Amino acid sequence: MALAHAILVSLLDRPQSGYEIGKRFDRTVGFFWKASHQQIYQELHKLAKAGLVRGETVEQTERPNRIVYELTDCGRDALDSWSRRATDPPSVKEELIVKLFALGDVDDGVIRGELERRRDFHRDRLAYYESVMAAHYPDPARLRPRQQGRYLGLRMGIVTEQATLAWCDEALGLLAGAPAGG
Amino acid sequence: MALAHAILVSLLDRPQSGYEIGKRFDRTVGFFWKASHQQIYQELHKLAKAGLVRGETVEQTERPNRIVYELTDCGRDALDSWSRRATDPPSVKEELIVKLFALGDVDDGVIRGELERRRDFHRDRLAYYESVMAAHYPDPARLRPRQQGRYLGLRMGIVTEQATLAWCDEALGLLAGAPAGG
DNA sequence: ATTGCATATGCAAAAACTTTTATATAAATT
DNA sequence: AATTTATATAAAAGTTTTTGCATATGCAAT
Repeated sequence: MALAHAILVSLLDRPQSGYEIGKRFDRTVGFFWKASHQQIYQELHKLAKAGLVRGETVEQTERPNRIVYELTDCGRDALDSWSRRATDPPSVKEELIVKLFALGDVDDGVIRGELERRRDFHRDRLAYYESVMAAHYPDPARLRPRQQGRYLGLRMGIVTEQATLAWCDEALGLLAGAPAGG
Repeated sequence: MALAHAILVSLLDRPQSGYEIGKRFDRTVGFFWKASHQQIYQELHKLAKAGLVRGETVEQTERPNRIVYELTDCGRDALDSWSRRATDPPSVKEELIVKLFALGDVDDGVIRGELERRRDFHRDRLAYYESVMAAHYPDPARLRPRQQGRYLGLRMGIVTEQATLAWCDEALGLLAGAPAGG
């Protein structure tokens, strides 16, 4: 279990529907633990069946009905014991590095193109993180614990994006140095 | 498919047995695309069935027999077309950040402990990368393409480990500032 | 008006992929 | 005697991704 925990953590804030959880994911934890909305709905069903959350249907007239989920005591216990278990080491899947390992046998113009797209990607993401930082964390020295965690998540995003962005430039520089075809 | 491609890339160098591939994985691409040895054997079977690799049993007396796999032409074609397809964005699973999002509701002594373990983890890994760098890439300016790719992979490892290591210290500093119980 | 697209809301099933757990043999090393 | 290294397989369990279905409003463009 793992996505399950991310969902439970989201529900610590307040009860939410699957749709809301998905939306917030996209702006927050989702950067460190991706989940599609289908996955979230499915996981919520499992969690409800296991008794960790309780769902309540809210009738709506203008929109399809929502099912608002909240943590049960059992869910809180599960979160607590999860928080005390050793954290899984971070897992990364970097297809681009796999491609780099094939340099010499693949067209390096293609690889340079990918590196450029990646540079743009990291640049955009960094800009996004920085805008959130500016808007929501003007004074990091005094934050209540819940906000500290989010702030640190953002900081993690920022430092890793900065690093990978710099790496993209370095990689492009190196590959530009030897402008032969692949 | 993805692990499949990492395996095919490994076979670009030379024909290898599953065991060898696994061993090299652990020291190289595996840092960017994890695979257990069981996974590798299984994937090799699939690749052989699909005709992308060809396996040949080598009788051994002192050790169990090995099956040495090599790329087929078809496998090379597959690699080529894979290299031209858009690269998947990197995927990360950072359970630690999920836990940080729960700060305020979980024991922060536990979280600090995890952060310390993570700092050690990144410190060790950085040291490892740096040792490989010192041993194998003394002169990065003149490398043949194949080596360039590996060098860049290593560099990626180094810059991201440096960044996350610094982040761990920052996080520990912030959490030490507010020494309340969770 | 109508078409099409985006947003809001949810479900289900299949396919793909990864991880875990077992099972084997046998030499080398501690 | 126990552990590690070398070599490989298989089944099960778990997770993630993909694909497709549904309903319903609002908005923008034809």
